[in-house]
Amino acid sequence: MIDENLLLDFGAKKISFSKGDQLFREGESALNFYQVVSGEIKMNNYNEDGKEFIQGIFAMGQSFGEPPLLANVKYPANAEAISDAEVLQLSKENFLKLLTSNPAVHLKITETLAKRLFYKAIMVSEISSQEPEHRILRILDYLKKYVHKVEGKFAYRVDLTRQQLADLTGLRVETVIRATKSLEKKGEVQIKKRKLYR
Amino acid sequence: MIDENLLLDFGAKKISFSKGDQLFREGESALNFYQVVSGEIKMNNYNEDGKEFIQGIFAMGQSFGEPPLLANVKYPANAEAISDAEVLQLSKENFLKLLTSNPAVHLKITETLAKRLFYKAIMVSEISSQEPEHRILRILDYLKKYVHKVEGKFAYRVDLTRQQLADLTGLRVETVIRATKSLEKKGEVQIKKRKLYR
DNA sequence: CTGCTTTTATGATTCAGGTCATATTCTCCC
DNA sequence: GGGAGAATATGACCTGAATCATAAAAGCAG
Repeated sequence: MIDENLLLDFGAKKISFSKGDQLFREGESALNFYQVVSGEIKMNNYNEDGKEFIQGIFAMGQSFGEPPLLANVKYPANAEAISDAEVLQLSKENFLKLLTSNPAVHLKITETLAKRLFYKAIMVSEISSQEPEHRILRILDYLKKYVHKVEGKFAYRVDLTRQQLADLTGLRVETVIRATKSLEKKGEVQIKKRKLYR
Repeated sequence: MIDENLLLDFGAKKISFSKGDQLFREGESALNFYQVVSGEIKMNNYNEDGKEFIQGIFAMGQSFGEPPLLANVKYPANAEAISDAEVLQLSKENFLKLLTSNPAVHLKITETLAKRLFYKAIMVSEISSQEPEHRILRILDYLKKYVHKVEGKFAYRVDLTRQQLADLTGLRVETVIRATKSLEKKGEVQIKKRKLYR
């Protein structure tokens, strides 16, 4: 995350979105850098028959949508507010200025990209070749370890609906429901009041 | 790609590998930066029952294995020489020195990561939610447009075996064979002397 | 509290892609 | 040029996740 004041110094604007609002769409040109101030933003794709795939969910302090900015390509996915949310928006031009004038920030961004690439590498291999239960565990473990940084058995309370879990793993809700139940039987996860714990 | 002489100035060593050699393995700590001089290197994973997934194939001038270096995580995949190959190897320490002392190179690396993230974003959504033919076309189009930068119908000669295509898309050989034939019927690809053209 | 929406749950059925077996064609190297 | 291994090809069958339908529980607004 980049310091809020630094972003503001470089001309960032704070913008509010309501749940369900779209910030940008797949195929559009990348014009801005975004960092979440409050709420949650998801990046997603819809395939021909409307099935959603969630590329990632971003919360306070996390930035998103930088890759197309840096790679000069169109957005590979949409961005949508999952809850009411505020984000800092910084124009591409000013973002690049910020990067060049501030090597530490640049390095931080590079690191963020590297981490995200690490996650994607895991997920793409996982999704391509593993059975549902495995996929679900992997994403839970990833979220637990790298996003929420929780330690200890069943210490991570999963705040995702079964549907979101399905959209993150490329499965269907019913499959996720059945798989999580099976995982509970195997002692891999706990389900309390319908909430998943890992 | 980073200028070879610059890499050598920073202490890079040129190393040769024979077809089949492994440069590093999944789970190992990332100690070096690599850039291909000649030949081809693939990064891959094997799942429990030995099925391979190819994360990417890297040829002359392309670097690989940077993300774990920058994100301070273990390698998410193995690296293996597909053909006899030479690579430049630069220690993590010197690589980071190079980055900080040379902003232009740093920016280039960031851009590379961003591009790769773009590819992964496409592939992960694709693999998760599309049928075989669609997946294959996507990867072919990606390779055509972004890797080999070819234009024109059937101008891109696919130099991958059906097996490699399968490993890149998470499908099975037989499925790829059947799907490519079907794609040929539909006029989406050409097959001449068993070679695919897109 | 009540009605409405969202989320979770579960059974029945279908079917695409995996699996298995076997064949053919290429490639390439001695 | 001939033989071995790799790559491509094809048919038959099977299986597990998607699909479809329907219900029940939880959350929530008024």
